[in-house]
Amino acid sequence: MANPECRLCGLKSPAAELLSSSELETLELNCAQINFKKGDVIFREGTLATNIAYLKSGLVKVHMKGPTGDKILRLMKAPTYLGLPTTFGDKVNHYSATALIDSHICFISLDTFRDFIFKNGSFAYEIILDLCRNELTDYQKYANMSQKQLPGRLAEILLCMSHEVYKSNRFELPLNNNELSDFISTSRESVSRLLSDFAKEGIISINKKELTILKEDMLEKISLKG
Amino acid sequence: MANPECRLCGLKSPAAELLSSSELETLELNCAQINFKKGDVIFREGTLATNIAYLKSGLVKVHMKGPTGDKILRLMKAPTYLGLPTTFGDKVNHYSATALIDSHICFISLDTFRDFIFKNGSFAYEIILDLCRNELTDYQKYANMSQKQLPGRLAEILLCMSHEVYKSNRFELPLNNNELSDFISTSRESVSRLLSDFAKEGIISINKKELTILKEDMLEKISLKG
DNA sequence: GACTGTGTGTGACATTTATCACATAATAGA
DNA sequence: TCTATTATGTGATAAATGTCACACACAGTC
Repeated sequence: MANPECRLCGLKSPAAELLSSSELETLELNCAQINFKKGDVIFREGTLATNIAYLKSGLVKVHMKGPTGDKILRLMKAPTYLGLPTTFGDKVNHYSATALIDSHICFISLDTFRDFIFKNGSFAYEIILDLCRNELTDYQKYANMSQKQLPGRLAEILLCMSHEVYKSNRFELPLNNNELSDFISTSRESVSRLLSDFAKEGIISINKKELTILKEDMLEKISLKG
Repeated sequence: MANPECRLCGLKSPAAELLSSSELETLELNCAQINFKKGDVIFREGTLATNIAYLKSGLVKVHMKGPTGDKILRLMKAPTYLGLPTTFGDKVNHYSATALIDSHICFISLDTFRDFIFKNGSFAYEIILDLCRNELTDYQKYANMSQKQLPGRLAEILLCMSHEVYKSNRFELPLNNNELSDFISTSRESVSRLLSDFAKEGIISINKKELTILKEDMLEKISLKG
């Protein structure tokens, strides 16, 4: 746990940018930064939701237990709030968050955060915008994922990692085959086969964990046609 | 279009209950009630999002175009806001809303609504709670739907209609087979076969559009095991 | 270096589900 | 009532995917 310096923090959320300096002081007194290592659970489904979690740096998977096993709902890239809905929506967390790489999280007192919403309209509006935008992307992803077949689903998340997360055609895969299968709701074996297929066709290449997208247009096509 | 009487309205949202009487007057001046018949589109994907839509009475499907056809994202039962996220999150609607039965919608000026968020912390907080709770149920449904096979998915939405929407074991099916297939992402034929199967096994009975759940425990079991 | 646990690759087969083709039924207009 | 349109039921088949079985690779530990 570190002593946060919220006022000077260069990684403030868009909402926090709208806080007054006295509000930032309050924040600073009601906030604790904790560092998580790869694989560490940040908050867990079924436990009490006691604090707002702000992902200052790092990469996190949000996941929940489904009927047949774990389901990865989305990846969250810093900077972003993590699971506002599970903190406000119920006393108990409905899903878990786990660090995929070393990550820095600021835990903010729920009361403090709520107070900002009540007293600072701009802050509240920014939080609402954030929740709304998240729902839009979630719905989009949901509609896509539920209608596409496996190759399309896998292609989509590879492109998503490339475009949204790493902004590069070459990146370290943050998920193993098992997690990939939890993400696109299939079996580990199918993921393994599909990645091999993509590699055989020269669409991607994999070296250990490093994945390179060689034919992005092909991947786009696979993703689109389902 | 009718002259709304927001102050006296007995169907105010939890958020609107928190408005002062002068704010309610403002609301009244910036609000119009429009009645939609079954099948009418309330707002359409790809068009400008200009107003907040509040579903005062009725039942609505929220749906968007997916890679292979329409996808029903959720049913919305009055009273509730319809598509706050698509109104705030972007200038353009990312999904559509269509009335499944005759429905009354109040359209509220976006500026007025935004003003309430800025100036009335309780109102803003209530809106945030609503968005958060919606995300929780959406995620739950997403995790379930993506891991279950067809019988489980169909059983789940029948139970959902029975428990959440109609609060009865007997109800008029608001969706035809085609729409059911859009909801659970399958083909119309599979829905038809499955409903026949359920009926043959005495789990449900269907008379025209009226569906009766005869063996709820069986349906629960099918829904759970996937 | 041997040992152990975890992750991965791949074949054979079973199951689930989509697709196509068509018959029949229900409904809304003229 | 007749007709056009839309909705539904059902068989045959093909395609996609899960499951099981097992081999192998790799990393960390002793």
